[in-house]
Amino acid sequence: MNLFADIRALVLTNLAAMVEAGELPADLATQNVTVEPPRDAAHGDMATNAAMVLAKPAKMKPRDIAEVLAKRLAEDDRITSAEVAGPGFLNLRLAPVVWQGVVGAVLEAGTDFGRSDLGAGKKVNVEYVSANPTGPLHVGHTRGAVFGDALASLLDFSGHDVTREYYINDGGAQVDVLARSVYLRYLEAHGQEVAFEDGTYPGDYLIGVGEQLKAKVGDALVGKGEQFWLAEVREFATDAMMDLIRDDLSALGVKMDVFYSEKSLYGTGRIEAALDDLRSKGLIYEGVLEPPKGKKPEGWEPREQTLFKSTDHGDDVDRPVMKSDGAWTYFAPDIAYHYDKIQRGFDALIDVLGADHGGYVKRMKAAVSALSDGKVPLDIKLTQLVKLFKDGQEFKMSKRAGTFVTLRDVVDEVGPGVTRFMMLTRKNDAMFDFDLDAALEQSKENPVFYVQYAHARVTSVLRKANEAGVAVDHATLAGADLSKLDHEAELALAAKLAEWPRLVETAARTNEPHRVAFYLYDLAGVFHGLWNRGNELPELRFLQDDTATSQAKIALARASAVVIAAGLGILGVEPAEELR
RNA sequence: GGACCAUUAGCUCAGCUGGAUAGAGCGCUGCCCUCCGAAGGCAGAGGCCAGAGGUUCGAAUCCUCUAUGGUCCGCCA
Repeated sequence: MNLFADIRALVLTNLAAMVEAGELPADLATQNVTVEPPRDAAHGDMATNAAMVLAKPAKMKPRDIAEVLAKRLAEDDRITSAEVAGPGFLNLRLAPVVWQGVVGAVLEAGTDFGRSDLGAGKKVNVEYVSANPTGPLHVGHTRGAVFGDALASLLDFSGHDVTREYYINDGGAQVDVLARSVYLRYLEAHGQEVAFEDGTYPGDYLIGVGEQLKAKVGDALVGKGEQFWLAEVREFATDAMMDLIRDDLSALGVKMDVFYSEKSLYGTGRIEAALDDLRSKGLIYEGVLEPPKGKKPEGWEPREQTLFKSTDHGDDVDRPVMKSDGAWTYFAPDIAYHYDKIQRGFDALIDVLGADHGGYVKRMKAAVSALSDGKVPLDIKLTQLVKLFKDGQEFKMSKRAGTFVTLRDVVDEVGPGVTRFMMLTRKNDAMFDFDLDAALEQSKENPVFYVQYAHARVTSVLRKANEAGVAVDHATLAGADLSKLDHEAELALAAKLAEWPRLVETAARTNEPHRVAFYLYDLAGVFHGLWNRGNELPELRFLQDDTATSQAKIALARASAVVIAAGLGILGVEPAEELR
């Protein structure tokens, strides 16, 4: 149920009736007609721009159209008043029974309230995290993980068939570096003195891996040349790193459907197949790139390479897929990987990447556009940097990794729920200063607490009602006489709940899960507002002398908790039953 | 030199893809807690939506240019 969609349908029906009655010309385009909550509540419950949108094509004055439409709409039981305002807005006030009905609908649907079929079962692949398997996840990955996971849940909630996927970059030079680093730790485990030079990973997290390797192979690899051990150690080390990463993800509550290995693209003809596809479209050629202007890279010299003609699909320059020495660039397996996603039948692809991959967006979109003949849209969401603050200072050091703050550091500080919620209190493409102390504070300043507190208050009301002998089981509340909810403050809370389905659709359409977090904060604010007014107006308290009245009010509270739980569910946060 | 992102109240940020008098939290000012639902509440001040053009009934939102900040730009992934 989506109240705004219902009322919009009502508006469209009446517009059609006006055409029928000769009050409007036929064949008017109505797709721009909207029904939305007005910014200023004084304007009413809902507003439609229908008259203004149609005025020009109908060659009529907006206010004239609005007058007629108002008269017709007012005949519907759900509408108590329809007033023309401003340049031609039509402000609608809805009957209390409509808002009361929202409460009933929430209780009936439970946390499925707001689920929509917007996605129509479309298969969407959301790729996120995809950190190199060379160490533990750090803060930047954490933001990507939270964002991607919440986005996936949001799309699922809005009717998409979602696959959560992690691309393991286990095919490039960085895993050789990893293997060499682990080998050094392995020698160390055998009591040798080793030096970590530039180009190796010195982090402590590899010590254990070196010891495990020793436990597995003994001294079989000691003193051998790289050609004897590189492949074996590489596999051992990347497996160990992926275990580490999986543990990190699960500490955050992220669960992937698919882990896709880059390595599996090599030697299997899949890269070649993807490039053949592009070649057959005339998009692969041998050529020489111009040097970047302004700044001349040192030692730049013109070189012939195999290039993808990405400029045909909106990129600024063509991109190399093969280096001059005949090896693939990193771009080639990425093309093959996305080719594979397309062949797996996804209707839409989403990549969640760190902002440092910004330069990569156009070429990847170009590749997907070319490979799918423009049929599969690829949306790339970039997550900006996160700066952590603790005790008023930037929080930089990690006990584990030595050089960067890990996901574990953050989760250990504030817990997975707070981490997830806080990471979504900012748009993905805005930088984020994350204050760890503020995230644990119990005040209105802290959005996580504020939302959780609202949920906990409802739990507390239910408990108190039980103690007072008022039945508040699900069936009783669902059958409560909601017409007793007649105060403006109560109806306002119900109206806020009515926005939830609409918000889900907007957030899903824009791939912006942060909107859910902001909505929850808003909703909690309205709930707390009602609660607080109970201080001065005893009739607004949830527990009343009259059982039926209590049950109606508690139904409203319960409905609020249900929507909060649904929203937190999308964000991957457990709702709190009580706060201590 | 170019690409992408950002720029909204003193500070940190939203702004529902073009709607009415631009919102929230913090901070600031004033009022309110013997007790009954104050881990607070109510009210107020505070804005050239970075700047300049354009598009139209209507722009913080779309287009162009400029400024500032960030990220990136073959032989790393």
